[in-house]
Amino acid sequence: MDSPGDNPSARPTGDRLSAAQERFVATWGQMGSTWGISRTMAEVHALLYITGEPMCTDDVMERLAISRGNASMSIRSLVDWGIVTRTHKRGDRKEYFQAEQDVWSLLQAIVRERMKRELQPVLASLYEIRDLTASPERSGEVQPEVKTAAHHARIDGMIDLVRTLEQMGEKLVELPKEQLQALAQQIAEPLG
Amino acid sequence: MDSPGDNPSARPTGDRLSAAQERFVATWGQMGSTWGISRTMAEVHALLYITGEPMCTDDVMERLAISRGNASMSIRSLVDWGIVTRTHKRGDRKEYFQAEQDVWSLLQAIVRERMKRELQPVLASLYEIRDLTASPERSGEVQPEVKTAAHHARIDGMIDLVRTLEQMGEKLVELPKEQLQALAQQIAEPLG
DNA sequence: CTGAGATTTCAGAAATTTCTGAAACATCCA
DNA sequence: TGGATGTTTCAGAAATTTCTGAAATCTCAG
Repeated sequence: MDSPGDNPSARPTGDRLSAAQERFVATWGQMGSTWGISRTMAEVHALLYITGEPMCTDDVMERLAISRGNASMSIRSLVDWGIVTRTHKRGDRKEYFQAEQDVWSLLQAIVRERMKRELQPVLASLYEIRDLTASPERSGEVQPEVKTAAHHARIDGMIDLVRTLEQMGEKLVELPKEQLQALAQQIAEPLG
Repeated sequence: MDSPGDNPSARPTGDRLSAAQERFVATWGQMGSTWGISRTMAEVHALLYITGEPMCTDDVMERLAISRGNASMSIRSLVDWGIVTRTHKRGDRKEYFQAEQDVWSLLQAIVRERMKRELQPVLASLYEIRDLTASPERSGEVQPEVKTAAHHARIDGMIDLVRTLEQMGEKLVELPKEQLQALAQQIAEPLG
């Protein structure tokens, strides 16, 4: 019996360690959902992170009480994000999954992906929007030129902002993680 | 006629400036929704930002084709976030709303609020979770001590991460905005 | 006070997101 | 090759979020 992964971390055992894990999973899931990540996906990540050891799909299903489909999709997303990796156990055909344990690597992966998915497309759109009112076609134009100029200034402001964020993110991602923590401290500490 | 705010920016006029505004609103709304902000709230903000001038609730309703209730709630949220301010027109009992036009102030306000709402509570929970397995109660404990130690190390890692993010955010928020852009550049540019 | 205009609130409706479960698919071994 | 085990997919169901519209509340001028 005890089929899934024969993994002692797979089931909550009612002790205080398990209670703490459960609370962590809930907290992380809650946070994820306020940042636009599906609650379950964040919970799966939290579970893999906090148990520390590889778990198979059935372990995750059982522990979080979710369906196979949901577990499969969530895990695949986490793998796509690069914060969970597939592993195997010898003599076991099942796939096991393991969360990145270094929080700085985690941060880098998250920043990398969110930039790619959510910042770069916005920047591209902003450039397109600016081109929409580029400059020619000034015959019978309805809006006075000053309005267009002010509009351009606003778009440029946003472009500045997004581009700066992107550059900061890039820096964060490129930096080897030993230096990352140092940079973080440097930014966080000196006043200005 | 032309009741609402007698505001020429209130209605799309079919020219290319309006087209560009519309695209901007859509882009911003899309981005907001992927970052856990309601699409409409982000759209209202985008509209107020890109038109630059104060608009009343009816203007917003008409321009975005949304209900009074929705407009009212969205605007109030933006005011609560501190990125939209109430203004008045003399001889007009209606309230008008205006978006912060400086993108660095905008960034500061957003960071300030997200930290308060989404980061600080998480940090508080993480501390609580750590205390859950503090150390006494070592009689008939189910889990071996090494497991608890490893668990603590993981929680501490997350606390480190979240605390660093919080400190970085605080710095960003405290910094006068002239220095902010400079800091952003400094982080973005030098390699390391 | 009174009432016209402006704003807020919130119960239910609509839209969107997320989840389930079973079928299709893949892989490995005998 | 057949079938046992494991994984993915996806149409519909369920849950959650967001929106509407009308009633309640507020505000101010007369």
